[in-house]
Amino acid sequence: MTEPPGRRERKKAATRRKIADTALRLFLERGYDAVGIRDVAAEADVAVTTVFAHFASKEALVFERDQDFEQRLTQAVTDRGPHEPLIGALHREVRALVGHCTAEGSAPVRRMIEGSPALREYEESMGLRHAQALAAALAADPGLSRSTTACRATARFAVDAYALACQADDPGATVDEVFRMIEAAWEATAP
Amino acid sequence: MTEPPGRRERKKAATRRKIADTALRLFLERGYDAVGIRDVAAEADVAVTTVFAHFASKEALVFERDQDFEQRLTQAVTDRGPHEPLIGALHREVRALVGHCTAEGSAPVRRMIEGSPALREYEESMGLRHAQALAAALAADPGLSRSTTACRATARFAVDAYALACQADDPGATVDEVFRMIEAAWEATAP
DNA sequence: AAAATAGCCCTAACGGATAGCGTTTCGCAA
DNA sequence: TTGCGAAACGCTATCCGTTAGGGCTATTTT
Repeated sequence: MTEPPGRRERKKAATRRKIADTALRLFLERGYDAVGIRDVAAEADVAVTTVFAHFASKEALVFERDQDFEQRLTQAVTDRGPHEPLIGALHREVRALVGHCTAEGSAPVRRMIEGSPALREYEESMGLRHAQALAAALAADPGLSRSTTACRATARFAVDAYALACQADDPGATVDEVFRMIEAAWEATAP
Repeated sequence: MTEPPGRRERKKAATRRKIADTALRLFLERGYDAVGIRDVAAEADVAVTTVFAHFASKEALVFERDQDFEQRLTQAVTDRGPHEPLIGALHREVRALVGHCTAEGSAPVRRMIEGSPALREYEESMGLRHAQALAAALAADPGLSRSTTACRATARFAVDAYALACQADDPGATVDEVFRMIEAAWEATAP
């Protein structure tokens, strides 16, 4: 599916990755707030405008890898087995996503995120967008037939579970406990 | 409790109100993004630094009135009747808060907020802070005895209910429906 | 009245983000 | 092969939110 993409696209991808890698390295070395976009651009040997041509904001440099978060959430719903219960599929996927975020090498990055209000806010607003996409996926599932409100609420609850788990002492147990609550909430909306 | 506040404090309060009123008027007239802090300062006849002496950020100018949101949420928990169920008290308070936010004159303000990503993000981050305060209040209630995770999750769910209702077509019905879900989720955490 | 303080102003700047415009590099087809 | 359009990038200048530094004056306190 990813055949020779042509020199141009390869160079573009290389520039993008060079910027992201340089940024993350500098952020971890000196601290997020202590590194300016101009520093990143200089160290990556590109112009400031080029940085913003690849990334919408300074915060986006940190979350470059989490592109597919939203897709994985919605696919967990749409691609689940014909008779697999919704909440179970969501639970499983969120647990996997939390696992990613609390993996070995992610500790310094997470500490950096928790240490910067700007990054925490950005992450939450990402969560909001993901909740909206998930709500749309729930509303579109013909087998569920719940109200729009129930879908939206459940989507936000699921994203809450992820956010809470990422900051908890025992992420796995937190996901499980919150999803027990979500399960009950979902059942309460049965037609 | 509010004895003669002295000329100084009266002048300060007047300046603050003048800035907030001017800002809101300009925002509604020309659009939030089209009005700069420098415009607000000039129109209110104060220095830019004075604006930031009274308000922490441009967004805070819009949410000046919602100071007590957090206090009302936590008080709904701490000041409820001796045998009043928790969720019922929360439900009632959130419904009242949503009523405020969807009142007569609030429509243009809400449209402005929904139309600006910066304002939406700020409002959500306010909600986060409120959820943390509410979670603390829940954890501190000796009559509840639920896990920290259950308290945190319930607090976020309640704030979700508020956020969802503010954007919904029928805010009142939305609050009621989401709180039916929250009630079930809360019951599922009974020890 | 003198001293301390709070509120405010002015100037200057910092850092994120963008617009305008020119240059190079590449893809594609005539 | 050549030529052209588009994409990627650079440079410059600028806007915007926000803050620091320093000073002035009205109010409050002693």
